[in-house]
Amino acid sequence: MTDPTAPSLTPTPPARTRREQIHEVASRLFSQRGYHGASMRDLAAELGMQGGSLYAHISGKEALLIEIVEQAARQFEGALLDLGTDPRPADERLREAMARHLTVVAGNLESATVFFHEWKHLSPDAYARVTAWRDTTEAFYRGLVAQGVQEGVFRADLDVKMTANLILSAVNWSYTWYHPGGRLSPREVADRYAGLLLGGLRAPPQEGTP
Amino acid sequence: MTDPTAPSLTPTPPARTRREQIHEVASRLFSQRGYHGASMRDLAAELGMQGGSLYAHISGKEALLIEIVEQAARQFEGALLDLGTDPRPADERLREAMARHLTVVAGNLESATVFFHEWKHLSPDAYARVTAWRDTTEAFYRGLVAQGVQEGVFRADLDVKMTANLILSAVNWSYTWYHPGGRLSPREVADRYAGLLLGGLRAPPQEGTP
DNA sequence: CCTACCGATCGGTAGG
DNA sequence: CCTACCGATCGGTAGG
Repeated sequence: MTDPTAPSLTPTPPARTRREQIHEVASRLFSQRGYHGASMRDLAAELGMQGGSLYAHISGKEALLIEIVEQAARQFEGALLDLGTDPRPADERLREAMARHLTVVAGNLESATVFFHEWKHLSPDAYARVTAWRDTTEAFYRGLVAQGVQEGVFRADLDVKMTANLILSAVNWSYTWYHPGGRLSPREVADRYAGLLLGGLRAPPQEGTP
Repeated sequence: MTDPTAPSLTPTPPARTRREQIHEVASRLFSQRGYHGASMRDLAAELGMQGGSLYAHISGKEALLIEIVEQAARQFEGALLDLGTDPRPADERLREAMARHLTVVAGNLESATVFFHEWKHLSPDAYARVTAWRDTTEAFYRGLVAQGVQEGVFRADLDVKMTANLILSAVNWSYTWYHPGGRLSPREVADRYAGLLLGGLRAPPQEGTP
C-alpha cells in the first residue's frame, strides 16, 4: 500500500543525517526513560537497525548524552547572549530574556528535560562545562536584576540573588508542564510571567477608599 | 581504636529499623544516580550486606521507589492540607503555604529529588496516584489564588492558572539549588519569594517627581 | 543475613 | 549496516 521508497507528494522534511536522527530519538528516549533506563538496543530498534550498527555513526552512549546536553546549553546561551548589551530598560530586557528562555525550553522539550535531569551523569569534563554554563546563566539574570535596581526600574531593596532564583525557577520549571499545542505560546507565557513578576499579585490600593 | 560495638557517649540517633535505613540510603542513591542508575548491589554495599540480603527486608526495587515517592507525596499533602480552612487573608496563606512547601523540600532534598525525577518510572497504579496528588496540589494553589482575588487581596485581572504555575515553579525548583547549610532557612526563602511575588519587582512611582 | 546461583540484558567490538 | 559475539552487570531467588 504505502511503499516507503516511493517519492512522497507531501513536502519532504529537511534532510537529516543519520546522526541527527539518532540524536533526535536519543533525546526522546533519554527524556522519557532516563539516561540509564534507555538502552542502545531500544534506540537502534526505533531507528530500524541492530544495536551494534549504531556504533558506525556514534562513538558511544555517553558521547550521545554529552552532545544532547551541550547542544541544549548552547541554545540557551545563544538565546540570552546578545541581551547583555541590549539598550532597553531592565523591565523590557527581563521580559525579552524570559521569552527567549521559554522559547528554547518549549522548542526543545525533550533535550531540555535531558539537560535538567541527566547532566549529573556526565563525565567530569562535560560535567564541569555544564556547571560553568549554569553559573553563566545565573550571573546573567543576577546582572539583569542588579542593573534594573541601578536604573531605578526595580525596587532598591531587592535581594538580587533570590530575585534571580525566582526568575530562573519560572523559566526552567516550564519543562514540566508546557505542552506545545496548548493555550499559550512561549512568548505569551513569558508576558504573563513577566507581568506577574514586575507588578506583583497584590491588588493596588483602592482610589478614594482610604 | 573505635570499637563499633562499644556503647557510645554521644546521644544515639533515634532508633531506625533496617527498613528505614534501606529507604534512607535508597533515597540518596536514587537521587544521585537515578532509579535505573543505582543498583541493588550498590545499595546493599552501602549498608554492609550482600545484594541478595536486601530481599529479606523489602520485596523489590520498584516497591522501594513507590514508597519513597509516595512518602514524599504524603509529606507535601500533610503540609498543605489544613491550610484550606485557614481563616487568614490570602496573602498570608500564600506565604504560609510556600513556607511549608519549601520546608518539606528542604528537609527531604533527596526524596524530593526522587519524587520530581523518577515518578515517571512508576508502574501504572502508583503513577496514577502520583498524578492525582500533583493535580490536588495544583488545585490547592489555584484555589488560593482565586480566593485571594475574591477577597480583593490580589489583583482582579490575575490569570489564575499561570499565577499558580509561577508559585509552584518557585517552591518546586528549589530542590535544584537549596543547600541546608546555606544563608537562608526555608521560611526565609519563602518570605523573600512571597514578598517578591506579592509586591513585584517594579519600583513604586516616585513621590513628588511626576 | 550469606553463598551460590538464575536468566536477561547491558554497552560495546570484530569481521565482514 | 548485519551477524555473532564478548565480559560485565542487572534484579531477583533457593536453600540454608
